[in-house]
Amino acid sequence: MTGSAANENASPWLPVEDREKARDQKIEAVQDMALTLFIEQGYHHVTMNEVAERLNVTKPALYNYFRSKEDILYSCWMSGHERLQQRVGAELGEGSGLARLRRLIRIYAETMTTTYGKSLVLLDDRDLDEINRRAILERKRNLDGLFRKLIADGVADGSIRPTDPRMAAFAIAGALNWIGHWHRVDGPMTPEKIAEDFAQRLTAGLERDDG
Amino acid sequence: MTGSAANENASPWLPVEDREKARDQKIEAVQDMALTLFIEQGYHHVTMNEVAERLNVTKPALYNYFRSKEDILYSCWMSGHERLQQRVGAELGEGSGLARLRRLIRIYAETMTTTYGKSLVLLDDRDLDEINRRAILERKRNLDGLFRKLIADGVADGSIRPTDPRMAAFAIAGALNWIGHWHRVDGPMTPEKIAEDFAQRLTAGLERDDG
DNA sequence: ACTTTTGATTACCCATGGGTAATATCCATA
DNA sequence: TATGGATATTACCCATGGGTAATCAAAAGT
Repeated sequence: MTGSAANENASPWLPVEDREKARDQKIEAVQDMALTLFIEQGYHHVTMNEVAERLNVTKPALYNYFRSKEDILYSCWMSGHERLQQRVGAELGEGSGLARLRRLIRIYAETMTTTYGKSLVLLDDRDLDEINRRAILERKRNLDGLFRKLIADGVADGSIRPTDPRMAAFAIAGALNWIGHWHRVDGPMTPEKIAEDFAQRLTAGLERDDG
Repeated sequence: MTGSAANENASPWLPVEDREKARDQKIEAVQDMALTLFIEQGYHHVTMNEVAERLNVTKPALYNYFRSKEDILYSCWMSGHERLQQRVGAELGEGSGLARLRRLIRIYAETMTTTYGKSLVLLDDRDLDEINRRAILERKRNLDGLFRKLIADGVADGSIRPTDPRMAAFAIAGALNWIGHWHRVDGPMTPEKIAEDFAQRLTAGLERDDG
């Protein structure tokens, strides 16, 4: 362990990178702890003092890593979005509109069972200033656009029966986002089970009757 | 700035001469105005001063009608729930599980397009003290239970294909609750259109293939 | 008319909590 | 062992905003 740089040329001059790495780890620790508390109690009920305490430091120490509480909130949301985008980019793949939509639903549902996934739904962009808020709203729009596009593609390629992509996207995204509200880690179903169930359930009414 | 100064919340205090309104109307006016602002800006960004100002009164006047800000929040949620329950009790009617489920979806969807309906989703019960919070959580559980029961009834009477009532209820309630997030009064669809669309859409995958 | 009640106003209190200043500590480098 | 950069601590500031006390004005009862 800690063998990050257990290198052959035992040079005692490794610390510069290690320090940066340590700093990044601390940034992440602050973010993780803050997010966990935000999800549990709601942003406005979490104090910077509490975040610090839970990390065994004092409040001003946090300001070495984030400029403000709001800055943490923004980072949390963005990290959640990045993780989702990462998987979408890697796993959406090719195929019919319906096939890709099902894959998106699986990815989205699984993500919603993680703390960072929940941040996409449970954090309120109205707690951010205009600049950051706009950045998030744009990403939300893009996400909505992806749902609509896959549905429209499916209608076009015949894998999905004719339907209003806007309403279909609202219905699907709503069901998925709601996972962030009801999911508990000690619940009866694994994230994969939930994802599989929803991928079928949310597209069951969209398939063409004729095969 | 959150736009539309056009607010249908009329203030009983506007004309200083005819301050002859009933107490109940004033209570309702306070509640309506507070709720409108809560929905627009989020509970924590609304000050008692702002609520009062918008009603052409000063802050302490509000405390003639509500004991606290939290008390207003609680009343808002409860009023929303009462209106929903009212319609459910009156309009759910008889019939197969599927038929009753569709009626519930229509009622719920329409309600979600009103300010009081939105309060059920957009207000956070964690902003309440334990007593009030528990009262709300119980009502939320009952509502969830109603969805599950209608689905289970439908499976039992054969109008709905075998499915997990818990997951089906989560998916449907999620899609419905999400309306509160995306619906805008100046949107392209009337509440009735939305309700009809969702009643079909959210049950399209639940019908029996045969039949 | 006179007193009581209701409801509004002005002026204020004060707990909370985000954020900062000054300072101390640690540690690799020279 | 001295220097300097990074990071932590103690002690503090202060804007915000929910809520109250004292007071006043207009209905309403008698």
